[in-house]
Amino acid sequence: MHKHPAHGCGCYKERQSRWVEPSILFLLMEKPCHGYELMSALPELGFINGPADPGAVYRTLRHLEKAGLVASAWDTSHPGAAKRLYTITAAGKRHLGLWAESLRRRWTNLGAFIKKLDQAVAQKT
Amino acid sequence: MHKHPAHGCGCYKERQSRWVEPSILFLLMEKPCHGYELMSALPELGFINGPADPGAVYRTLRHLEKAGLVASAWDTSHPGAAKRLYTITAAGKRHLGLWAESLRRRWTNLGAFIKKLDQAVAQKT
DNA sequence: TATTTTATATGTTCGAAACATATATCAGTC
DNA sequence: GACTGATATATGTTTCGAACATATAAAATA
Repeated sequence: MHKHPAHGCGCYKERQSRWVEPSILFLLMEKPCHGYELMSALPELGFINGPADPGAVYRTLRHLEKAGLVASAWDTSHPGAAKRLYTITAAGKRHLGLWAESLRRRWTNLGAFIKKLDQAVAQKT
Repeated sequence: MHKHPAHGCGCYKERQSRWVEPSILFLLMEKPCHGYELMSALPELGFINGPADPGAVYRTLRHLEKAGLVASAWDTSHPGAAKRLYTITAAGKRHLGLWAESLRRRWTNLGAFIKKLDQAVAQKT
């Protein structure tokens, strides 16, 4: 049993759910990136506190590529370690639209629940 | 590989994250309940579509009880199958307050991300 | 009597984040 | 020239907790 980082209690950590995939698709919608660039941009989206996990990024990229939602090419134009440049595909853009819809539902449901919570907590104080 | 129920695509199902525990604590805040009652009330909170999973409910109740957040007593006053009546404890109420805080952060972050998503999607249409 | 509803409980699988480790190139510095 | 740290990519393993499946039994109802 670990500590819930937000609750500071003995209960489980609060894990996020499906944030890596939509985050990466969003960043690639703005412009093509390589993995390391995505890693440094991810924390600014507000889902994590510390630095992003390379494992999450590169594995998700491979998954997305296998699904045809992003495409990659080795970038050898620059000196230094070889970079793989990822681009979002048309299918990826459509997919991000679906994500936007389902995330919005999630957000609405969560908002309704929080409202109920607030009322309940306020009532019993 | 299964179908994402919302996306209708080949990608993974979108699983929820930590909704059972706060939901149950909330319902017990309103009034003491037994497990079966909670099961039928859960779908109304908007996190699931179909009926609630008994496994999720009873296991969470046991977990919460072990953590001292709820207390239970066998209810033999009524005829019929024996029911275990669950009550939220003072610690449970405090805990629900923490949940409210962290869920609100989640909601705010998600809202900000969705806004960015909308802009990106609108821009590239 | 047979089926459904009420009621509780455990066993197993699975998705995806979290955590850990490995490898190689290049830039700067001591 | 050796050492350190940033850049860059990749895989291995653990963990959490929802999702799915199954088991049991008493009572209500058809």
